[in-house]
Parts: sequence; C-alpha cells; structure tokens
Amino acid sequence: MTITIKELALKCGVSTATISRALNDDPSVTKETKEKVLAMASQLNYKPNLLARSFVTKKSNIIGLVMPDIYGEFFMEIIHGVDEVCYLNKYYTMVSSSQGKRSTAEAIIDFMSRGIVGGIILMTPAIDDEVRKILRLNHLPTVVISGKRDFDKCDSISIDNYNGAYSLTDYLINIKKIKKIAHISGPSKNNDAIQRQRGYLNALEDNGIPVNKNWIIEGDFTTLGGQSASTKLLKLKERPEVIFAANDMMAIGCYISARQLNLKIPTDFGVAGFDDIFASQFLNPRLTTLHVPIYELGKEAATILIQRMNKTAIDDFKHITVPTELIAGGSV
Amino acid sequence: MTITIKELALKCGVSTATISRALNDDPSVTKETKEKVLAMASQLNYKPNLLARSFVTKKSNIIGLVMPDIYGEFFMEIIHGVDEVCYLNKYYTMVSSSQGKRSTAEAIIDFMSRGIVGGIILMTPAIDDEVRKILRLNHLPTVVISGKRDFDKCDSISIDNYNGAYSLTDYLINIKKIKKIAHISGPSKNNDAIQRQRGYLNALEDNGIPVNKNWIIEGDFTTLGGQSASTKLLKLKERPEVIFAANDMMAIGCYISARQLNLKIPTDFGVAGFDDIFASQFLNPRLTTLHVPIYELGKEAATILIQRMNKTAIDDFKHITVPTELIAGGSV
DNA sequence: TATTTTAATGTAATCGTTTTCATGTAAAGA
DNA sequence: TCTTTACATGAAAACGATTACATTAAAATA
Repeated sequence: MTITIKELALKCGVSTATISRALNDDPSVTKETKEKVLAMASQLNYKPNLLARSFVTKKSNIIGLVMPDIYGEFFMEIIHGVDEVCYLNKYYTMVSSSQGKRSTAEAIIDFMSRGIVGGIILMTPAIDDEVRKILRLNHLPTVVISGKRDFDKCDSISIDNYNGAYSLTDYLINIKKIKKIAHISGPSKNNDAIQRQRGYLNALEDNGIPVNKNWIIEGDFTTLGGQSASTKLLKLKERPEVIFAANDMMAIGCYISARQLNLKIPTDFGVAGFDDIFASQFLNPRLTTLHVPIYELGKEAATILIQRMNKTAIDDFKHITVPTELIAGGSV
Repeated sequence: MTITIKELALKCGVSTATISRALNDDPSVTKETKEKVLAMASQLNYKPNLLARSFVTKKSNIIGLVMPDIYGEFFMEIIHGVDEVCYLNKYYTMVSSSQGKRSTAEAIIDFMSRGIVGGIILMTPAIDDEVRKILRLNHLPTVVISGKRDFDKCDSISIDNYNGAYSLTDYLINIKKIKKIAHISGPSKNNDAIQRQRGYLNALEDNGIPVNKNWIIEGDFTTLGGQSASTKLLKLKERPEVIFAANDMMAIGCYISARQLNLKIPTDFGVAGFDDIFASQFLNPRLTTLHVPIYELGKEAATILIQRMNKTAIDDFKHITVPTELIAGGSV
C-alpha cells in the first residue's frame, strides 16, 4: 500500500539516488528535478520509511525518555514539554519507565543497544554508580534531568532546589516573622530532597535561628508520609508554627492531619510545600509553595538534546539550573 | 561498539542464519547450538538491532499512542497503563499528541506511513469523518479509546459514561432525595460529554422529574468554564439543590464559585462530578463523583492491541465498555 | 548395501534508504 | 576547435537482520 522510493523513482524517471537527494535537499540537484520529485512525492503521498532511513544512517529521530516511574503530574508535564518540542522538530518521543521492576540503568542500556532511539533524556532523582558508569560508556547524546548537577559528562538540567527552599524559608522568617519552622524532608537519597533540606537549614543558619532536630522528620514524598510526619510534629510538646514539607504531596498530608486533629490552617499552624502541583491551588487555603516550571524543563531538555543530536562537533556540555518561583498562598 | 549478528556468528563458528534462528527459538536448531549461541550472545552482550529487525520483518513492537493533547491526569494514567503492559511484553510506547496544531488524523497518518509503529492506540473524544476514513484504509492494528462505541472496524474501549451519569443522578434522586439537579455539560461534540448528559436526562425522566432547561448549561470541561457556569446557575431565581458537573475539573469550578459567592457546600448547594481526578479527594468536602479506572483502561487497550499485533487471523473486533464507580463524598 | 527421508545448517536474496564512486554532458578556458 | 572543469545524475554497495531455498550429513527404510 505504502509507496517506496523505487516506485517513486520510476514514476519520476530518475534514479532512487536522485530522489533521495531531492528529498534531503541536496544542493547538487537542479531546481527543476527537485520540484518534479517533490510534486510527484506529494501527489503519490510518498513518505520515506523512517525505519529504513534510520537503519542506514545510524541516526534516529526518536528520543527516549527514561523515567523511574510514569506517575503524577511531574512526569506528565515533562512528557508534555518533550513531546511538544519533538513534534515541532519532527522528532518522536518514546517513553520508558522502570515500572519499579528494573533499574534505570537497564532501561538506558536497552535503549542504547537496540538502535531505536537517537538520544536519551534521563530523568532521575539521583545518579547512582551504575548509571554513572553507563553514561560514561554511552555514545548516545543524553540530557539528564536531575535534582542536582552531579554528572559532568553530558548535558544536564536541574531545578534550583537549594535556592527555592532557601528563599521560602527566608520568606517565612523575614516576611512572615516566623521562627519555629519544621521540615518534612524527602527520601534521604533523593537529590531534590537533599538540596531542599540544605536550603532550609542554611536559611535558618543565616538568620541566626538554631536548628531544632525534633522538627526535622524524613518523609517519603507521599501524602500518607506527610500526614504521619505532620501528625507527629503537631503532637510535640513544643509545636512548630509552620511545617515546610519538601513537596506538595506531603503538604497535602499536613492538611489531612489538620482536619483530623481539628486544627485550622493557618491560624493553628501554617503549611508550605514545594512543586506547586495542580491540586495545590485548590486547597483551602491555597498552599504557599514554590512553583517549578516542569513543562519548561521538559521543553528545554528536548531542545538541548535535539541540538546535540543534530551536530557532530562536541562542544562543552551545558548545565542549566532552572529557578523556582515563590507562590504565596494563604496557608502561612 | 555494539556488536552485530555477523560478528556473533563469527565468534560462534556458525552462520548468521543459525544465530537468528537460535535467538528466535526456531525448533530446527539443536539444543547444543542454541545454548552455545545464547551463551555467547549474553557474554558479548549482543542484542539484535530492533531497527534492522523491524525493517526486514515489516513488523514493529512499538505502539503508537495518539492523543489530542498530552495534558492532565487522564492522559497520564493512560500512558502509565499502556507503558506498563508494553514493558511486560517487551514492547515500546511512542507518544504522539496533536499539540492543537494538527488533526488527530494527521498524527495517525504519520504513524502509519512512517513504518515506525506496529500498532496504534487512538484516544479521542469523538471520531470524525476524516479519522473514520483513515481507520478504514488502515492496515495497522488499532484500538480506539473513546467516549462511545461508534466505530466497528477496530477494537474499542469506552467508559460507561451513560450508566455512570445515570446511576449518579439516580443516587441523588433516590438516596439523597434531591429533585432540583442542574447539569453543566461538556463540549457538545465530545462523546463523553454527550453520553453523560444522556444519562442525566434519562435518569430524571425515569424518575418522573421534569427537565428544567435553565438548569442545563454547556461547559467546556475546564475549571474556569465550570466556575462561570455554576455562577450563572447559583444566581438563578430558582436555584438548583445540586450541580452535577460533567467532569471534576468543572466541579472544582463550582467550589471556586461557592467560595466567591460565600455559599457553603453541601448546605447551600451540592456538587457532583465525573472522573474522580486526584485533586477531587482533597477538596473540602470531598467531591461526590464517579471513579473512572483510567489506568486500567490504558492497560486493557495495550493488552488487546498486543494480542492483535501478535496474531495474523482477524477475528471479531472487541468492544469493551468499562464501568465507573460511584464515590460518595461529602459534597452532596 | 543402496536409497530415501529427515534434520541441521549454510548461502544468498531481501527489505528501503543513503551514499560513494563512476559517468556523461555542458560550460569555460586555451 | 580542443581540452579542462564543473555539474547533474546514475549504478551499485552498504546497513543488520530474516528467510526461502540449497546443501550436507545422519538416520531410516528397503
């Protein structure tokens, strides 16, 4: 059913080589032949078989998007951004999550060895040794989206977790005049979580506020985790005035605790989050949090990757840090 | 760097044909050769180039997921479900949205003519004539996820919008003893919206409740749309007791109106939605809505598609309707 | 033992495109 | 007018796998 280059060549009365050159805008083809070929191609609705093309050129305009799991808004927005840029550049997006069943490393290896994708966007909370090793051996252009810049051998994009958390904490202290700030952190190996906690701690220190160890609890980035952590915090003898959760999901957990303990936000205690997920704007009162431009992050990653896939020269790797934006809700 | 079948053949001292057969578990290869090849393959970390394989077999284990736009939970969950099934079956997921810049039809044509994907999952609120035409000519296995079963020439999965809306309306009438029920519908060409409205209307009729035309407003499935529609409804002289929004996003709009007009849910008026999106469970009070198993929908679609991609015999097309589940929140 | 059948493997064509190298023709220079 | 150069196009190889067909060796049959 689908027409091939041979048939098109026959119809045009030229060789397949000329067809190929015409379609790839080779300067050695005359304007007339080019026009003839293009006209016939569009008339017969000919489109080069991308499989065959990728096969012979050893290049693929498919981008592999590797993620730990496909779940929640964060990933959705990343995919959205990547897909948009891909579409505009006539690239394709292939998603691959580890589904909690294999390591990120395996997912990358699979993409690398199968010849399907021509570049990889790797989204990961932290780069472990295995992944580091693979990325070093890697011959495919790769962009890492991570919580922290911690790999130099490829392009990377990170959220400015540290400054985000710092500025929010600083805002609580200096604008809201709050000194008793608790923190529910994320998983201890997650770079986003680590940087956010660092920002929180340094802001306290810089403002001369001593750290109360009881007010720092490790969470797991889930609503349930936030709920149990905040319940603990709220039952302490010396209760904090504000709970700064390392992400919005856990902040939502704080709202649930509040309801259960019959406490009012922000009068009995305040809540702040990080991420500005969709649900946050509908919490009552609206959550004070840090907006992370995830969609733009995905777009940026895809843009950089496509640039690199298109050029042979290896210039310096880019390392971009994307700032967050403070959203002052009514929760503090 | 990556090793090819030729090199592996050389190492094993057999022909490429034997390698190919061994790896594809052809019964004509002896156990010993098979073992030898497999051992050497794993030792040298050989993986068949999928591009070359797909190219020669004219089959691809890549599934193309075509959506109008990649946005919001609905799509996220679909992708999640599809990806999971793909991963388990060693298939790959390629996403493609129209990005509001091209028709769904064009996206399908692109996939079909490029030889990249071996099957398509098409998610669309309604099948227009153009798409219908293409699907008829289509030679690629396709599964349609739609708001209504309205195309017979391929497998399809639909949410049971009608019965969901009917049961919710019936619940409001008979359990909650409410007679004044308004409806904010979805876009008039959206099949999900149409079926939901039908369910609402028929439930009213079956319960002998006359329809009040002023209480039915067309919305657009967005929060803002829900907000403006509900504001209109709440300012009517004869105000409805409950507003049944055709999706949760618009139901959230009703909550915003309530706050603005200083009305309390559910005492001043009630709200019900459809979809049970993530944010709904955190609304205060929790939204009464219909849970749609979107993730399962995606899994099911991928499962059916892979089955069809694996067999040559064309048996009857499956048409599956997935039921919804009533979630009784405190919003009514 | 001679012949046929069967089983295991090899040879070579094939897929649709790109690309190197060869070829022919027209324009430019002598 | 003859040679050189530049340009446009064609012929054919190449990419890495699969597979129809050919071949060989071993087993089964007469």
